[in-house]
Amino acid sequence: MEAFATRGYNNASLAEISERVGLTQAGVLHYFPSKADLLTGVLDLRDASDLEELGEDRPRGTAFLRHLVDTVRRNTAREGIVRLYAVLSAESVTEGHPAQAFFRSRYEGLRAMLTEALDEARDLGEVPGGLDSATVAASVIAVMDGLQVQWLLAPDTVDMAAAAEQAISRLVGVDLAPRDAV
Amino acid sequence: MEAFATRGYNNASLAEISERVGLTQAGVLHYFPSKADLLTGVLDLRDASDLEELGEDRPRGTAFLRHLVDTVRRNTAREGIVRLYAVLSAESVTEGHPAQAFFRSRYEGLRAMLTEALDEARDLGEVPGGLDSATVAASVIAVMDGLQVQWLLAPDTVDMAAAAEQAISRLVGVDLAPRDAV
DNA sequence: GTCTATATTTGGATAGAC
DNA sequence: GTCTATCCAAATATAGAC
Repeated sequence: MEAFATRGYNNASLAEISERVGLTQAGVLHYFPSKADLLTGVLDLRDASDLEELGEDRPRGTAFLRHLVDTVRRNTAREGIVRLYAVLSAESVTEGHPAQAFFRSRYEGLRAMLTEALDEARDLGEVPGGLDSATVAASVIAVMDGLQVQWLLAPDTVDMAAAAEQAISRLVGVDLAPRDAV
Repeated sequence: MEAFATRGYNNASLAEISERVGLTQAGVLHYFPSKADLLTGVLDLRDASDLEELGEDRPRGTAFLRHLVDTVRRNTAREGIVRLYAVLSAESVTEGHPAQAFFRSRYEGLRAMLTEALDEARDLGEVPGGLDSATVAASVIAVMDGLQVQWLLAPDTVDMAAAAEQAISRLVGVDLAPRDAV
């Protein structure tokens, strides 16, 4: 994970990875027949957004959006995993990249989940109606991704968590700021 | 440009590039002493967003935002350049990447330009006040970037232009849809 | 200005011993 | 399950002729 996050897929080497895990190159390739297999193995390991692991009993409606915002805030302290997904998702659009299928279906899944949550929120009357859930879903995911890159390049200038909270709030039309307990 | 866009920096090879331009490898390295120099040369050539080239007589206030939206729409027909910047901007956050300085300053410049335009729009009364221009600026750039990746992976599913127009409109609090001439 | 030739390093992967 | 040894291909870069 660290190697792919720090150097990207192409520039990370089995030599470095092997050394880090205390094996020889052949030792690593005993478990993962190829470098591409190793990458997909790493990607399948877990999901940066903490979303896939929620399963079917995920929060509904705006509660789900709030969970999103919380995840962004938490990610501020997990630069490594942010870097991993930021680098690899973009790298995956290159020709023949081994993570292409992974990210294609990941985005598809994220959009579907978010679209559903937005529909729930509308049905619950939590957010104003009249907007296309699927389009908003894509935009919400997009801001989070885009802010990650800017934050990685300038962590002291870009307040990723604050910007994400504000942006998502405005995109869906509801204030998602965590209310203080009185 | 095409090589870096299609394969990313690390995976693009001087061999392929040389062949494409009809030179030998040594021939290419005669003009650009190293691969890294070639990359920065390509990046300096022009800017995907068409923004830097606007100079000081750029449109003011919401007119500038409209220009942004138009650019996104135009980019729908320029997959190559979209891919170039999407791939390289993310790749640039990896350790020692030769385009890191370029993208750091590019984002800084874009945020500054957009922040200024948002302040103008507020002073002109074109958009509601009370929002932090710098934060909104970062988010606007972020949606555009994020939508590009999703669009590249699923061009038939993601309507980049429509989503960007809607998202930016909501982020700044004004309808940016191009009005039809009557 | 462009080439050939080559140095040098590094990459991923395989065979087979232990 | 892990290693040594090795293969082979490909990479960037340099030297120097033309």
